[in-house]
Amino acid sequence: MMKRSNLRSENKKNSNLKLISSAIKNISQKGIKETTMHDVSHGAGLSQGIVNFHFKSKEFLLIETLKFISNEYLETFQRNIIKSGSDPRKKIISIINNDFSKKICSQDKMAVWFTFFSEVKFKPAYQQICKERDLYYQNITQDILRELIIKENKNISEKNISRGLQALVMGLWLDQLEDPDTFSRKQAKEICFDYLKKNFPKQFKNIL
Amino acid sequence: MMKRSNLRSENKKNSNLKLISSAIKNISQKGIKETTMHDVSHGAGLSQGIVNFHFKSKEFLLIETLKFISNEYLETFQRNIIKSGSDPRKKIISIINNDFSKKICSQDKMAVWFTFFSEVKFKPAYQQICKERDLYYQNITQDILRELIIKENKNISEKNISRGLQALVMGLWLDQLEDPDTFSRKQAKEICFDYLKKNFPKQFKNIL
DNA sequence: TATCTCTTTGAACGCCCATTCAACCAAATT
DNA sequence: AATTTGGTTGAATGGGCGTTCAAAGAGATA
Repeated sequence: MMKRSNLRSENKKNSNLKLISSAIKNISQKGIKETTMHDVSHGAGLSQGIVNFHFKSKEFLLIETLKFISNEYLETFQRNIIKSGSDPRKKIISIINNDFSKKICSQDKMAVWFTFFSEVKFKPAYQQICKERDLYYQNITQDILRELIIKENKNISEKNISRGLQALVMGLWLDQLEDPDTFSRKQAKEICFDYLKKNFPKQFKNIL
Repeated sequence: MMKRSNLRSENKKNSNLKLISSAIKNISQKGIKETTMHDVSHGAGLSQGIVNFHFKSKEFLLIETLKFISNEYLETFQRNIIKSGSDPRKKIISIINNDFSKKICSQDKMAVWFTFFSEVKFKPAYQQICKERDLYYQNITQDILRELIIKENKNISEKNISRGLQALVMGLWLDQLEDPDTFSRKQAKEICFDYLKKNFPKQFKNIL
């Protein structure tokens, strides 16, 4: 195994990161198409041709940017679930708290997220990344909901609930984009918790 | 009042409509930025410079296109509510049926809708159109929900319910975009009706 | 220190596309 | 029939932007 030289590979990683950060910032302010290579490279304190050197093309920079955001989401998602132990109630609450945390549910992140989202239909590469993230979220959420349904001992459709909850979260995220003034993260959480309370009255009556 | 000449103004209206239709079709397949003026004009059976003649610029064509879709939605929305009389239960059911009707909730329409939506943050003109539509929807829905809350005679937050329902609808629309294969309009309706049933058990128990 | 390799620079290139406009055509008006 | 008004055409224009690349700079290697 060759030992990687230090300064250089660090600098390279650094540049990559700076470029992706700059891309996120620019995209959140202007959208994908009006973000130019010049914007990205200069926003990162570097010069014109550099993106093509590191990422080959604008398209690949965008793909890496989407991956970055997706991973960032999944990491805090996972970490929060692990932290909340084995109680399915606590797990689902931590998911919602995470979805509407300051870090995840910021205007910038949401703007970038939905900007990519709107291109999913035309770009297979984007679709794959988004679908993977969604599947992960869905599987875990569905498992938790299954536990809750069993404990609640009521006839509830697992698929409908999990799809509904995910749609609710997405819809509220969108809300924040379209209407940042009247949106509040607190209200969004309330709405989601209410959804749980109504579906699992026994388990959440005294908790939320 | 001068009487408008017939053939000419008809043709003009026709051309405008053909251009907007072509824009919708192209946008639903490729997105806004990769839809060129050439695509639009030739898709309408006309030639290059025509869009600039009728709409002044690409940007104005897009604004008119968004208005067109927004109006189309609002028209069927209104018509359905009027048809369903004065029973708030019937009214809210008709709203959901409309939201997930074949005409409104088609892949193409949703694709166009969210393509514009993702630009709302950067384009004040788009924002205004979307916000107007939303406000209209919100006000009417909120009134209906208020009636239901009073009849249900339970302590329910009007704002949370109406925001939640709207978010749920939006989220399900998005679902169809991202995952058209597993999405079904029937399931989407079920999920929404379930939301109502859980919040207004007395009134919807025997109806849905 | 000298050489080699990797990274950065920024001017130059070329494509794509919205817009313009002179010429043309068809409908209305006289 | 002659003239005016309004709609359509499509080649030409020009600007913006992604990409290329020769030259230079900076780290590693010997």
